[in-house]
Amino acid sequence: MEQQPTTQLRMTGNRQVVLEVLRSTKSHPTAQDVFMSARDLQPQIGFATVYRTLDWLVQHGLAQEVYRDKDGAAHYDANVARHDHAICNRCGKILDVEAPLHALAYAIIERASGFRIDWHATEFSGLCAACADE
Amino acid sequence: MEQQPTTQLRMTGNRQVVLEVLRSTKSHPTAQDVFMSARDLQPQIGFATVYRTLDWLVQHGLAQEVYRDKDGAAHYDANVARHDHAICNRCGKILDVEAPLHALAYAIIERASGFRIDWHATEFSGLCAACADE
DNA sequence: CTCCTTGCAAATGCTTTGCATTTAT
DNA sequence: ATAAATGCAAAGCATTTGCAAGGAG
Repeated sequence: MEQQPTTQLRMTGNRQVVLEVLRSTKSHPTAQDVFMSARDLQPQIGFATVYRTLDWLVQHGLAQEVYRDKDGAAHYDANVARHDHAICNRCGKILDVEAPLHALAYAIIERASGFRIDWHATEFSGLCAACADE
Repeated sequence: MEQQPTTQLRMTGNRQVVLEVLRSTKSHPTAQDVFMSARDLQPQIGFATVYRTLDWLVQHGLAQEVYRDKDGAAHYDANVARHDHAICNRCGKILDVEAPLHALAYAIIERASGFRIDWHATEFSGLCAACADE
């Protein structure tokens, strides 16, 4: 008999809180950001748990790591669909955008390099609307 | 009288060595990689100097930081032209590619978001030819 | 001579890990 | 009951910084 895959998904209180924090924002928080928000709902939570939980969420397809900033801090997103980001050089804000990179591009690059592509992410940089206005 | 900008460019021995190391490879080395190669040519060089020099090269348009890996380590490239990368999920190799993202895309995204784009980089992931063959 | 660069070591910041305890199923 | 999750503190890396000494112009 096969083991039910759902048996593997232990959705504990901490995990619910972390996922809830991640789903309640579009700001692409770092692990530290998530930790601080999670602590408001779950005061005894430790930061190691947040790191482990974020890894777990990524491993189980409930979140993705979308960006690493200049400090090397990873930024997370509960939106697991493939999409791209525009990062403001002044304020650091991360906007979701969709780069119109045609699927044909995969074939072109694969033929030229032999690389088998299964994912891509485009990162735009410049100034967000608010910073460009100043 | 204006100060000549060339006066600012002190190309010291260390800087020449670091730039030479960077220009002699297409492997997109980390700062630690550059440090180890540089030490072969310049035994007394310290790693802090390599970090400072890489920053300096980037600041002066002689190199760019192209990628941050899972460990948060920055990878550098002496090729300062805009180009994209394909990173193998198995061996970690970084290939140069050119994503055919049309300039029109900038206008579309700028109109939709108000973001003023001045750069972009696309990161592909999957398997390189060697790893895909196994 | 003066400012910039360098080497060393210590400090920093993000993240991971060991271990004993608690918790979900 | 049993295997996994948690909290805490300590350890790990990549990177940065303070400072005194060395080097370029």
